[in-house]
Amino acid sequence: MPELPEVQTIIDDLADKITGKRIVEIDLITPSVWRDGIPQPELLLGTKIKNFERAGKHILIHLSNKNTIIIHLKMTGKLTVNKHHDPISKHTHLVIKFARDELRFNDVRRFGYLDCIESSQLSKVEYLARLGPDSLKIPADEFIRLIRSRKRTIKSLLLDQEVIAGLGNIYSDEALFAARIDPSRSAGGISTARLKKLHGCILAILQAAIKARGSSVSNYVDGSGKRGDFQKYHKVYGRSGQPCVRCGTSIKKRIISGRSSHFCSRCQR
DNA sequence: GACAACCTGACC
DNA sequence: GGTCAGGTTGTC
Repeated sequence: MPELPEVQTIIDDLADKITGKRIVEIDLITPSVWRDGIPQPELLLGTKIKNFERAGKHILIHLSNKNTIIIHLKMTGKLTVNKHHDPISKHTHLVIKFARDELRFNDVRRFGYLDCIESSQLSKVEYLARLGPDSLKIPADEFIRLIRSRKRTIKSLLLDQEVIAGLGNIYSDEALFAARIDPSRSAGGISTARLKKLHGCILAILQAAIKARGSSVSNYVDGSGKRGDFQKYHKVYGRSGQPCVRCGTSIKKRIISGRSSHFCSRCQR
């Protein structure tokens, strides 16, 4: 999926393109994309797009009628703004139409979902309430406190959205490389100084990735349907077998915490 | 912590 | 044919 930088890029694009627009029609092609059932059409029709918010990797679209659409793109979900006459793709599941253009939800693997609830009830949405602090906003001392003296591998903690929200497989691997930490290390054995460094690396990489409009490894595109550029700057993700940019050692790939992890066995300890 | 499940498509 | 994929959840 889109991780934090990709979700942020999409949100910024959508905010530019459709804020203030009135929903005039909805084309629900795949009803099952609504996680908890199809919302009453009158909940959406005639209302305006008020503003956008990101909660970890979730996208929140606040509507002027005090309802909020929550979207999770999972692995292959896309949200794009299209002209009415743009050809519809095989995997477009929902189209929210405005007078002059439309928002399309597309998802090849159909892992992604949407939800619609009253904005005042957002704090009661369990999967949002469980999210840890945002990885772009968490202060260093809080990060260290959450990670320190845990037995689990550092990689699994970074991936755990209840510990810290926003990182996925790409940016966890890239941040651990930057901080020179072996992804399979138990978090408890890592020094406070090194965790502080990791915190700084996470921030720097996420910011650089947002600036580059995200990583397009395969499916990801922004709100205009364009690919991101940050994959060009990946130092370990997707580079197994290639030389480490720091020491030349061949980048390894190993399953850690159920996800393939890319790292340099010489630089990362 | 390991694994399967949810799906489709790309690639070997 | 088999393996793998920016995620998450539920089961042993």
